[in-house]
Amino acid sequence: MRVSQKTEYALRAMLELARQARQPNPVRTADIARNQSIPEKFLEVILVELRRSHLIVSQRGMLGGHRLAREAQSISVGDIWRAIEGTSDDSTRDGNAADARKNSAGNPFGYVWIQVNQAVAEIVNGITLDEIRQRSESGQSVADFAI
Amino acid sequence: MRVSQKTEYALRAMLELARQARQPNPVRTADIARNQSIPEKFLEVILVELRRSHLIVSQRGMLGGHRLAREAQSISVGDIWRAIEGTSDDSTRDGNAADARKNSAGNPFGYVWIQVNQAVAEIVNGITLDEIRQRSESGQSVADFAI
DNA sequence: ACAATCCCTATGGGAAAACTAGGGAACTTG
DNA sequence: CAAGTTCCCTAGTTTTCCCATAGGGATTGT
Repeated sequence: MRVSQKTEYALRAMLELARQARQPNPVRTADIARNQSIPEKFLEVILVELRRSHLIVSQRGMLGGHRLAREAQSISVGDIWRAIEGTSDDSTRDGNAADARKNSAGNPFGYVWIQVNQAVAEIVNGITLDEIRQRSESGQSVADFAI
Repeated sequence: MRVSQKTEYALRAMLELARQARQPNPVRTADIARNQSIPEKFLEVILVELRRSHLIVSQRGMLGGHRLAREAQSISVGDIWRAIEGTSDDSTRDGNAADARKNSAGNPFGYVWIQVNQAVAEIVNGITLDEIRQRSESGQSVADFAI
């Protein structure tokens, strides 16, 4: 199973927003980048896509920053995944064309990929951002030494 | 979900061998390449990896070719997948190192990927090459309209 | 010996992914 | 309104990885 670095960044950024959801001010791009070790300019690109998928709302100016568009309990890992990975432009969808080919009836392995995709979707749609936040805040920092 | 072209070729090559399992002579590389529309020199590389994973046995010389190393009923899609995708050299496993990082306890999303990988493994390990062959020969390559 | 076939390593080319640059638009504060 | 801060967006550039091929060596049947 392979997940792109970009998606990993998007998940970490969203987790950061979930952690700071109770703060009065929105969270600045620079703060997310620092706390999560994400290249700042790259993070800007990612945040644009998250905003276009209506997962975050942003505010410009002096007190600007980003917030979750809705409660962390109602945002799934799958939502974030699709917002990033399911982006290939509106005109030329080569990536999806490739999927269509693999899933087509002519391909003997088509039904395998369909089943796999379904299984993956069930997992990632079933895990919420808030669940991740709770787990990560319940004293698992000790396990960091395992690396 | 993304599967590499190389893996797709490997699956098709193995399917071809399953179809011709009853033939007296082993199947030549050139025949597999032609029947499955796979670039021949690329197929050679793939067959080497399949052989190293003990999924096929090969014979050189005039009557040379390739055969399945065991019955198609005991070879799963997962076996083939791992033989190809899980290849990065034995010494420097950068690809797997990346996976280890993602699955480590330090990463808040680690258990997500673990669950996803498990779900995928259950699917691909549960489908055999012989099952694919039977489906593809009875014209019901996609019976999954229920989705 | 000879022809056919598998076996293997190294490498190029091209596309996608990761990342950066630079200027513009909105917002707050004085 | 003016200035400073921040997000917003497009268009590059760099890096990495995957597909594919070339070319020669090893093995086997006739």
